[in-house]
Amino acid sequence: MDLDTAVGYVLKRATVALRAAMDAALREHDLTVPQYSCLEQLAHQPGLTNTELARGTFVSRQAMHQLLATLKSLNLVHGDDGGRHERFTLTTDGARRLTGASTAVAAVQERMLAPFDPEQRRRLHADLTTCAEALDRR
Amino acid sequence: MDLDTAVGYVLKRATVALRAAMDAALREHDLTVPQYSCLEQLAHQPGLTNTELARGTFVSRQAMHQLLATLKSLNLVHGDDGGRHERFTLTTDGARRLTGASTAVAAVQERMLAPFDPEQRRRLHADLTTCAEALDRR
DNA sequence: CATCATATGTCAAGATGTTGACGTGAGTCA
DNA sequence: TGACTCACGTCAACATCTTGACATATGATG
Repeated sequence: MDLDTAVGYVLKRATVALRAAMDAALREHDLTVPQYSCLEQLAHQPGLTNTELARGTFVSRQAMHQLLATLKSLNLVHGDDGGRHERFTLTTDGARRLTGASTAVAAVQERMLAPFDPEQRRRLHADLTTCAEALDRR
Repeated sequence: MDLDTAVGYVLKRATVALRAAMDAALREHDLTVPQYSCLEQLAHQPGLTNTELARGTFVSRQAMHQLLATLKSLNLVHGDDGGRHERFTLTTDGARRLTGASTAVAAVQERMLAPFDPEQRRRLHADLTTCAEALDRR
């Protein structure tokens, strides 16, 4: 009934609040949230392609395309330029910028999760994953 | 440590999945998600103003402004036009459109929450609210 | 009462993301 | 091998949202 729609509502509310907090934290590092997300992915999985990064950042290929163009012009990422299917990696500048930004983001998320103990955090993580998978099915 | 960033990640993932599913469901009713959200709010609280609707829909006043202009031109909402601080209500057409859209959205969210029993749903709702409030504080 | 701060409605401009479309390379199957 | 399908990279057009700015109304403060 009303609770059903309310779950979608608070999901949106939490996401907006997290987005705003991350934006504020990353502004001091001159990074946007999608840019940070892209760098973070490349740190964990070097050699990803444009499309793979787009999937992980939840944006379109086209958006990631010009996002990568910006990051390349800033010397934060580097493409191996193997013709098509170019694979990207962090530059040393990119890795340095990421470390600062990553701790700032970690602080934001620690603030979000402060009311929860480790077990509750694991449960919340699992529940949200379950929600996403239930929607992606079919 | 990695789990902290992962909670933000799955939060985003669930939101994107929900948004896509709602978009698909609402397309058959010729409504966008912000439009539906606006109508739903007016159904629960008639007489809200532009800014109040913007807050509840998590968009800027300006975005809600032109969103309301569209809904007015479609005869789905009606403003009492009391000069400034115009207050909006649903038209009969708007109420009719909303009932169909509302059941479609309820079906989507039921699909998302299918793996959970009522108590788990309540807990998820409470946890997400806690997250948002923890971030909004300060 | 006068003044200042705050919140709102609204216009204009800019940024960012999405959809659509096209060309190309890789893998599949007859 | 050749045709077909599909995914990827990329360009252009479009839509949407945000930021900035300004005028006005509301409320608090001295």
